[in-house]
Amino acid sequence: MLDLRVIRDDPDRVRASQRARGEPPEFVDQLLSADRGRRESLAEFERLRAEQKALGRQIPSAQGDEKRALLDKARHLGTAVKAAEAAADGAQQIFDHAALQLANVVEDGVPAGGEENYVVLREVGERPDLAQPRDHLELGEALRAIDVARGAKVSGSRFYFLTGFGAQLDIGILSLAMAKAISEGFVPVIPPTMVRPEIMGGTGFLGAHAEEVYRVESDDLYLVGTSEVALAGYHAEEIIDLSGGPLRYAGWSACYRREAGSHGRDTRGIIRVHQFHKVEMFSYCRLEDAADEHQRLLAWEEDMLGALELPYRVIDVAAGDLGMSAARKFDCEAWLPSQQRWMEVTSASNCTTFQARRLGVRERTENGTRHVATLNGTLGTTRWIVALLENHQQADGSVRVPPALRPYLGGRDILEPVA
RNA sequence: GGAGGCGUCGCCUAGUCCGGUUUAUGGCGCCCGCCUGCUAAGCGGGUUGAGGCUCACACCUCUCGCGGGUUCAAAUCCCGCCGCCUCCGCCA
Repeated sequence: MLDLRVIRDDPDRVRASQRARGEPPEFVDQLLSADRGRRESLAEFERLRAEQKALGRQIPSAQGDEKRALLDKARHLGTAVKAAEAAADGAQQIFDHAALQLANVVEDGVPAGGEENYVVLREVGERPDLAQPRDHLELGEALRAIDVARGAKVSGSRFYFLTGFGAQLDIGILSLAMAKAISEGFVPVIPPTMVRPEIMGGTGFLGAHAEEVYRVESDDLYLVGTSEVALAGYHAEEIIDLSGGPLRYAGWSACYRREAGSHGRDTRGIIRVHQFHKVEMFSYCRLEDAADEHQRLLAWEEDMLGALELPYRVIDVAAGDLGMSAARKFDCEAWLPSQQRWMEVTSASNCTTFQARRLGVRERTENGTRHVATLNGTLGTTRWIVALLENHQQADGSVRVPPALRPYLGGRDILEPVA
């Protein structure tokens, strides 16, 4: 949800943002119109209600004819109040509907256009020089680390077993990420992975991405696609204290995605799966600090990629590919030797006050309260195994382990195929 | 799954049986002022949040876990739901 004042003060900026995203600019005018309607009907209701209350104070002390006359008047007023209240509720609903369909206003500098219109900010690390690169599944199967056949047998396509080195790599990457987060001052969190509808909606995932989300119908809960959801909901409806700087949480969780719109895409291996693990950074900070915090999240992601010695590039995601909540998004993409392309491994979003508005997360100021900014970024996922295996593979099918991960693999510096 | 208890403006708390003089009581904490060698005490005032209208002050509406209902009028009566606690049952 957007700040109404921003829309009232500068509707052209919001229209421009909508255009950059490829969303209808008319939404802005629908919202402004709904806002006027809401205020008018609310004013009428409040006027009648005040009249009713004043009348109600006279009734207890009145006697006889006077009392009967007052009661008669009060009955008519009561009917009018009910009607006005219903009208106000209706106008509010129209307003809420209009407000919820507007995406966040993009930050200045975000590239316009769709998925293909990203801007590459930098490229870091050496791409491996491999004559015949094996892909991650071939490597993973030889190492007895990844088993997609049995995953499919037990749970269907896009499910997998991680065994042996595979399980150790997953735990190792996540543990390293968690250690990194803790050393940077994040509070480590194991959050729930099933959440209520209002939390899922509050984070902006029930809009265009509703089809991506698993719903447990029998209990009206949603499975989260990222711990961002639970971490954003953590302080929902709260007034938090940011006087000591941003509140930072690092969530470790399973993540669930239906991948409904991606049939036929990344079907091989574990690049695109229904269930994986992720360590996610989440920050609550003041709006004026959000852009700086965004850069910090990105820097910590790059530290992790550096520790795993992965070649990557950083892209500034274009407006049309931001998702509803983000005002700006930086993705890190690791090199994928088998496909000679880049693959998203992290995503850092600045959601400004968009999520906080929907979830009611505020801070106290001298003049009341105001909504805070929320940001999130990936510090490690199961998918990183893909980049790790492929980039560190050697000609004989073994895989070199970067020093940072060795403690999690029994000190091994090389993973050898199992005969 | 069954039985019972609880949910009031930071914390505690009065009010709910029996609807209206409640503009939700009092205490603690906190903020401002007075007093004062300093501090404490004392005195006075303020202190939920959201929205509307305002240059601003003021004022108005909503908010007693949430949502409905009854009524001229609901913290209070009725229905549904949610959360927490205790006990019982069942089960990983």
